[in-house]
Amino acid sequence: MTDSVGSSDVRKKNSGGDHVAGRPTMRDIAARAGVSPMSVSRALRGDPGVSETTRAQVLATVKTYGYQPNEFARQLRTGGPTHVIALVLGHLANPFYAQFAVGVERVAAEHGTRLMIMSTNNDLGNERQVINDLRSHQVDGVIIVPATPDHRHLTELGSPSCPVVFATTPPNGLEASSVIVDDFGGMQELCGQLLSAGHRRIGLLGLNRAMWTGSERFRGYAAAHAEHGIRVDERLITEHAGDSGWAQRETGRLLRLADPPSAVIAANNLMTIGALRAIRQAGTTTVLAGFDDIDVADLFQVQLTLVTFNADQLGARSAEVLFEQRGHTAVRVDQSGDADQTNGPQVRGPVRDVLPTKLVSYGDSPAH
Amino acid sequence: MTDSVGSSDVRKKNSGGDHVAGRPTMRDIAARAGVSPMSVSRALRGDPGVSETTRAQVLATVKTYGYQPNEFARQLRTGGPTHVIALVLGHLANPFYAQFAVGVERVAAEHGTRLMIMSTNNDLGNERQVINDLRSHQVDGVIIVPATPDHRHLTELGSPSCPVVFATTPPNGLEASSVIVDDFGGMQELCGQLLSAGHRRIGLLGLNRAMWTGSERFRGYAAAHAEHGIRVDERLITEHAGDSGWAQRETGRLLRLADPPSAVIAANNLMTIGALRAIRQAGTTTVLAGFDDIDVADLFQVQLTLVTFNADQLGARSAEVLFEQRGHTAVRVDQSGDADQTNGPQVRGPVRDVLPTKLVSYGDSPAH
DNA sequence: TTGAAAGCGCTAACAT
DNA sequence: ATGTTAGCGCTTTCAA
Repeated sequence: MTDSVGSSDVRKKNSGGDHVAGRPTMRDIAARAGVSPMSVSRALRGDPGVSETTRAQVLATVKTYGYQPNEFARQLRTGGPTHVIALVLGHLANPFYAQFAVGVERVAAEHGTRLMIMSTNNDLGNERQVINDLRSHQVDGVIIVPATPDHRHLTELGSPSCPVVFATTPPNGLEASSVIVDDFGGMQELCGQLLSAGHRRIGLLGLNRAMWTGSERFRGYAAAHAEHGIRVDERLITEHAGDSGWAQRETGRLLRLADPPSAVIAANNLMTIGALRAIRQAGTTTVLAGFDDIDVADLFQVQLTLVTFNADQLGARSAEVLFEQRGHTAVRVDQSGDADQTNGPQVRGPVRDVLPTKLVSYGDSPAH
Repeated sequence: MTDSVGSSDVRKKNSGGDHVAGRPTMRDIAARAGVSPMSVSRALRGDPGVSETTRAQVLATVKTYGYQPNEFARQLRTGGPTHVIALVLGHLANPFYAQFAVGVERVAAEHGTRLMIMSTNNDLGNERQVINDLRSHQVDGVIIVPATPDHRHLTELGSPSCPVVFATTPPNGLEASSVIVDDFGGMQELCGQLLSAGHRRIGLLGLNRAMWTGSERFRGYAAAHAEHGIRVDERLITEHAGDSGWAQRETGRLLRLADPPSAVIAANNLMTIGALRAIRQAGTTTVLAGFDDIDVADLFQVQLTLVTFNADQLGARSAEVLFEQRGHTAVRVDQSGDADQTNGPQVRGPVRDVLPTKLVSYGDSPAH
C-alpha cells in the first residue's frame, strides 16, 4: 500500500495507476484532504471563500506532500503573467554584462519574477532564434542588449503583454523603451581631459560604428577634438567588435607607427585590457584610458582613467522600466465595450532613460 | 476590416471579439488557413499525416502571422519537457560563476534548452525559496551550486523528470550527481610548491570550513604541511565566506603579526584580489598564491601562482550530466505493463565527476 | 489525409 | 462555504 501522492489513483481516465509517480496535482491534494480541487485552489491563493478549517486542512496536506502548483497551468487558465522575464545579451562572461544581469535579477526578484538569460554571442542569427524561442516560452517581458543595429526581428515582441526594454542601445525602427548610458558625454569628457593634458595624438580602439555605442563613443571622441580645435588623424582610429586580443594587436600596431599616439582610448573594458597588455609589451609610456569600469584596475599599477557607470543600476533600471510598462499598458476594456481613445489609462510613451557616467582615475595620478 | 489575428473571432465563447489582440493561437491560424487546428498541429511538428498542400498552406499562414506555439500548453498536454533548466548559484557577479553559467548555457542550447538563472546570494533562505519557485516553473532539471552544506530542502527535487546536478560541492544526505573540482589536490600541490620553495609560515585565507570547498581546500593545505613535516601555526589560518574586503583586512592583520607569514594563500578569486591589495598596501614582499583563475592576473605585475580549472568546462560538464540523467532515467513502461526491474534501461547510479586543476604562474617567475 | 472529442492542471463563473 | 462545469492552447486518440 504505497501511500504516495502523484500517482493520481483518484479515478483517472487512463488505466489504473501503473505509471511512475509524476508531480502531485491539485486533484491529488484535494483527494488526500477530502475536499474538492476548488477548495485547494482557493486555499492556496488566499481566496476568502474557504473556512479556516478547510484552509488549514488543505495547507497541511500541501505541506505534507510538498505540493507546488503548476504556474504554467495557472497562467494558461488565467491569462496572467508567467512571472518569468527574459534577458537577451551578448556574452555573460563579460563582467559588465554579468553585473548588468545581477541588477536585472534583483529587481525581477522584487517583483516575484524569475530571469531567463539568453546569450547571443553577439550574433544576429542567434539573436533571432533566441527571440523566437522566447515567445514560445510566454515570458512576461524582455530586456535586450541588441547585438546589432538591425532590430527588425524585434518588432514581433513589444505587445502590451510582453513589453521590451532596450538596454545600452535605443531601438532602431520601432517604438520601445530604452535605458542607455551617456556614451557620448562620457567619451567627450574623457577625451577632453587627455587633450587638456596636452595629448595631440590619441589613438582610438573603437567599437563597430554601425552600433549605437560604437558610434556614440566615436562622436564623443570627435567632439572633444573639435572643441580643442584639433584635427583627428584617421590613422589613429580603428574599429572592431571589441575583444581584448584584437585590441592588443591593434594597439601594438599603433605604437609601432612612425608617429605613434601619446595616448590610447579603448572603447570598452575588454579592449582596455588588451591595450594595456600591448603597451606593457611595447614598453612605451603611452597613456591609457578606457570606457567601462574594471574593478581590479587599481591593481594594474598604471595610470588609467576610465569612464564608469553603474552596470548593476543600468540593469536594475531596465527591469524597473519593464515592469512599469507592463503595469501601464495593461489590457483594460471598459464596460461599454468601445475602444476609448481619449479617457483610457494614460498612454505613456516609451521611456528613454540615460544614465550618467563618471570619470575615475586609477594609478599614480589622474591623466592631466 | 482589421484583419489581425489573435482576436480569435473564430467562434469563441466569450462575446464577439472586442478584446485587445493577445497572441494568436493555433485556432486562429487554423481558421486563417482554412483547416482544423489538428492540421496546424501536425504541420508544425512535422507529423507525416498531412498532405504537402496543407502543410505548405499552414506554414505560410504561420509565417504571415508570426505564430509561435505555446510551449507550456504543449508541455501540459504531452507531459514532455519544458526545455528550460534552472541554474541556482550564489552570485553571478563573481567571474567564476559567470564563466560557469556560460558553459551551462552553451550545452543547454545544444539541447534546445533555455536557462533560468537564480542567484541566492549565498543565503540559505533565498536558496530554499528559489527551489520552491523552480518547481512551480516546471523546469526539466536543476544545476545547483549549493550555498550551504545543508541540502535537506533539495530532496524534493531530483525526481526522474527533474534531475539535479550538484556543482562544485557533492550532495549531502541525498543521492544526486555531482561535478566538482579537485579542491584537495589543487591546494595540496600549490601549498607544496610554496613549502618546497622554503616557505615555513604560510597564511591561509580560507573559505568557511563547513562548506565542502572550504574544507577540502583546507585539507590540501594541511596535507602539504604534513608531507613536509611542518606543523601548521593555527594563527595563520582564517576562514570566512570569501569576499575581497574581508580578505584584505585579514591579510593586513596577518602581515602585522610579530611573526608574519612569508606567503599567503587565498582560497578563492575574490580573496586573492583582497590579499593583493593588502600586500601592496603593507609594502611587504609577501608571496601570494590563490585558488581560482583570474584572467587579468598577468596585469598585476606581481609574482602570483594560481590553482586554475576551466570554469566554463565545469559548467558544460554539469549540464551534460544533467541531460544524461534525464535521458537514462526517462520513464519507460514496456507493453506488457509490468514494471520490469531487471531488463529495463540501465539504472545508472549518480555521476560523480572531478575536474583536475592546473597550477599557473603569473608574473616574474613561478613561486619556487 | 483530415477532423472531432477529450483532457493535461488549473481557475472564473456559476450553481448549490 | 463548497462543489460543478467549462475551457485556457495544445496534442493524443479515435473516427471518418
